[in-house]
Amino acid sequence: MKQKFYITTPIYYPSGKWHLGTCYTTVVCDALARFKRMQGFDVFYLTGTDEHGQKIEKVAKAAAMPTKEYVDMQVNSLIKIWDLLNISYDKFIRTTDKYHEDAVKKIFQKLFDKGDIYKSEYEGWYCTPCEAFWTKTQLKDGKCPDCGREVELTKESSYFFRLSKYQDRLIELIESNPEFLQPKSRQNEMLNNFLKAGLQDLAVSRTSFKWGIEVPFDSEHIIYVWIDALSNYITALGFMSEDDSLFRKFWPADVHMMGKEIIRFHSIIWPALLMALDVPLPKKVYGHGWLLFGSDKISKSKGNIIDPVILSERYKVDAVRYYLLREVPFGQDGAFTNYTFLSRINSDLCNSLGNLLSRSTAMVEQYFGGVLPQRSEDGEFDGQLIELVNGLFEKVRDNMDKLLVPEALAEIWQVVSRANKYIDETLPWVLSKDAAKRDRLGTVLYNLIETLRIVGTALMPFLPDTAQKILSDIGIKEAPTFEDSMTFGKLKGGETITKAQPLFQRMDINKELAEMDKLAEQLAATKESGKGAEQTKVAAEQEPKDIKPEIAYDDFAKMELRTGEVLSCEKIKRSEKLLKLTVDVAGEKRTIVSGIAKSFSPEEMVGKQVVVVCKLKPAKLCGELSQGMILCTEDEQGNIVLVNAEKKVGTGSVVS
RNA sequence: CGCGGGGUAGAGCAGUCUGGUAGCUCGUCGGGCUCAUAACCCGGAGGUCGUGUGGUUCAAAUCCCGCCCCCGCAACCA
Repeated sequence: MKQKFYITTPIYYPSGKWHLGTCYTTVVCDALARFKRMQGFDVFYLTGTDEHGQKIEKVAKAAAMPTKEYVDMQVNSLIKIWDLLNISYDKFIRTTDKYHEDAVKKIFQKLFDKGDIYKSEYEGWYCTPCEAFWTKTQLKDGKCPDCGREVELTKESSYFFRLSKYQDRLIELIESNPEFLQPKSRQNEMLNNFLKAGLQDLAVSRTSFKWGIEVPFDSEHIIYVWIDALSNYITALGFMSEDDSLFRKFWPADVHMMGKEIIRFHSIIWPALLMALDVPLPKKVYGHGWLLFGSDKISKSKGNIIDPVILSERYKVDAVRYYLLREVPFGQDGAFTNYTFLSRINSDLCNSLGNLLSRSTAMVEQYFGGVLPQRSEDGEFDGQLIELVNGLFEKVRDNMDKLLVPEALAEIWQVVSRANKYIDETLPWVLSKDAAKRDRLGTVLYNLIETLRIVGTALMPFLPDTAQKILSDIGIKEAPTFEDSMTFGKLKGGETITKAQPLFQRMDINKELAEMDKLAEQLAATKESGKGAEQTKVAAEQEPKDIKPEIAYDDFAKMELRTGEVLSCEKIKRSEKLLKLTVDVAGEKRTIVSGIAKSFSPEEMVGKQVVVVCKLKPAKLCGELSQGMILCTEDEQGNIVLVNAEKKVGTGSVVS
C-alpha cells in the first residue's frame, strides 16, 4: 500500500494585498508535496483562506463591497497567484464553504455537549472606536494598544473552551515528543511562556461582529477564529460530514507548515481542541522564519518589489520559486532585496545551471549532429562525477525529510558545479580535434547529458517548468520516475539533442536594479493615488516590519531638512490624495506635491509651517513636478499629521 | 533579574553540543580556457571569531564568568 503524506499551509487571511511573504509557505509546501509524490507517496496538499472575522467585515465595508463579494475577489486573486506559481495543491478550503461551516457547528456542538465548552462572561477593557476587547495584560499604560485611547471595563457574554484542562497533556506532548514542534527553539518558548505559566480558558465566541459562523444553539454568538480556522485541517478532509473517507485516509497531518508567529495556536490551542475531540494529533508543527523586506543597502534601491505576479512575469515563475526555496535559511529569517534576488538568478540559474545545459547541448549538436553518443570509453575524472551524481537523490531526500529545503537545493547545485568543472577537466573541444579520441569525446558528452537528466529530474519538485525544459532539451519526453533518477547510466544514447535556448536570461544587475527602482516608483505612485485610506492602512499593517540597516551619521547628514512656510495650496484634479503646495524655504519658492489631501484641505494648509526634505531628487506626480517632500506621520486611524517644530521658527531653519 | 535566539572576511551564513590547521556562497583581484548566456575552471587578498590583554587548559570561535549590542515572543502579521 502506498504511504500517505498530508501537508498543509495555514489558511490565509484575505484582508490586504497578497505579497511574496504569503507565497513563501505555499511554495515550500509545494516543493515538499511534489517531492513526496515523486517518491510514490499518496499526497494530500491543503491550502486555503480564513475569511471570517471583524477585520474582514470592516475592510469590505471600507471598500464599499458586500463582505462575501469582497472575499470572493480576494480569494480569486490568490488562486490566480497559486496557478501562476504552479502550486500543486489538492484542495483549497475556504472557511465560507458550506461543508466547513456545517462541520464547525458540529464540532462546536460536540465540545459543548461534552462540557469542554461552557458559557460565561468575558471581562475585558473595551475600546469603543476600535470595537475591540483587550485583556489587562494587553493594555499599554492602561490604554488601548491599538489607538492609545481610554478603554472601559466591560463584560461580554462568551463561550469558553476549557483550554486549562489540557495544560498537563500539552506539556507532556511537547516535552516527550520533540518531533512535534519544530524548530526546537520554539519548544522552550511555548513551555516557558505559556504552558508552564498556566493556560486560561479560551473565549471561542464573539458577539461584536456578525461575519462568521453562528453558534448552532445561540444565534447571538459567532464562533471565533480558533475553532473556525484551525479546524479547517480536518473539515477539509470531510471530518464530521457524510463522507469522511479522506479524513480516515489522510489524518493525522504529517506536517502543518506555518510562519513562526502562529505556532502558538498550532502547538497549544489546536492540539487541545483535537484532544477534546478525541482525534489524533498532527505529527509535526513547523514554524519557519520570515522573509523580511528591508531596504537595499548595496544598490541604494528605493523599494523592493514584493508583488509575486510582477516578479513572476518579469523574471519567470521559477526564478521566484527558486529564490523563495533557496534564500531563506529554514527556521530563520531571510531578507528579500532586489539585489539578492537578481544575484541569485544570475549566478545560480543563468551561470551555473543554464550555462551547463547550454554548453553541453551545444557540443552534442556540434560534434555529434545532435544525436547523443553512447558511453564507450571511460576516463579520468568520470568516477568523481558519477559518484556525486549517484549520491544526489539520497542527499536531497535526507534534507527534504528534515524540511531543509535550501540545503536540498544546494546539493543539486553541487552536482551542477561539479559538471561544469568536469568540462574543464576533460576539455571536449580538444578531444574533438583528434579523430582517435572520438569515443572518449562521446563518453564525456554522454556523462554530461546524463548528469543533466538527473539534475533535471531532481529539480522537478522545486522548479517544475525549468526541469521540464531541461528534460525535453535532452530528448526526454516522458516524465521520469523516482527510480530512474537514482542511478547514473539510464540514458541509452541516440536521443535527439538540440542546443538549448537559455533557461534564464542573464541580466546586467545595475541596469536591472535601476529598472526595478522605476517600477517600484510607479507602483508607489498608483498606490498613492488609488485606494482609500482604510484599505491602504490594513495592507500596510499586514506587511512585516521593515528592518532597516543601521546608517552612519554621515548618511543622515546628507539629508537637508529645513522648515518652510506654505504660501499657497491647491488640489490636483486628477488625484484624490495629492495637494500641490508652494512652499517658501529660505526665500526659495518650491513646488511640492504631497499625498495629504485626505486629511487636509488646501485652505487650511496655507500659512502652516512644515518640515521639507530639500535635496530630494524631483519627481513627477500626476504631471506635476515635486521639488521636495513634506514630513508627515500618521495616527492610528490613518489620518495624516504634519511633523513640525515645537515653536514657530524662521523659514529655512535647518532641522538636524 | 519575563522567556528565547544571535554577534565569525565587504555581504549572507556554517563551524560551538563532542576544545586541536577558521570553512561555504556571493562580491573583489590575478591567472587559465574558448564548448557555453562576457558564462566556465584555478589561485590570491581579506577574519586578533562582539567585548574583558577575565577564568579553566599544553591548547578556546568552541567550556566557565562578567559586560555591551541586535533580534524575536508575551492570545489571529506567511
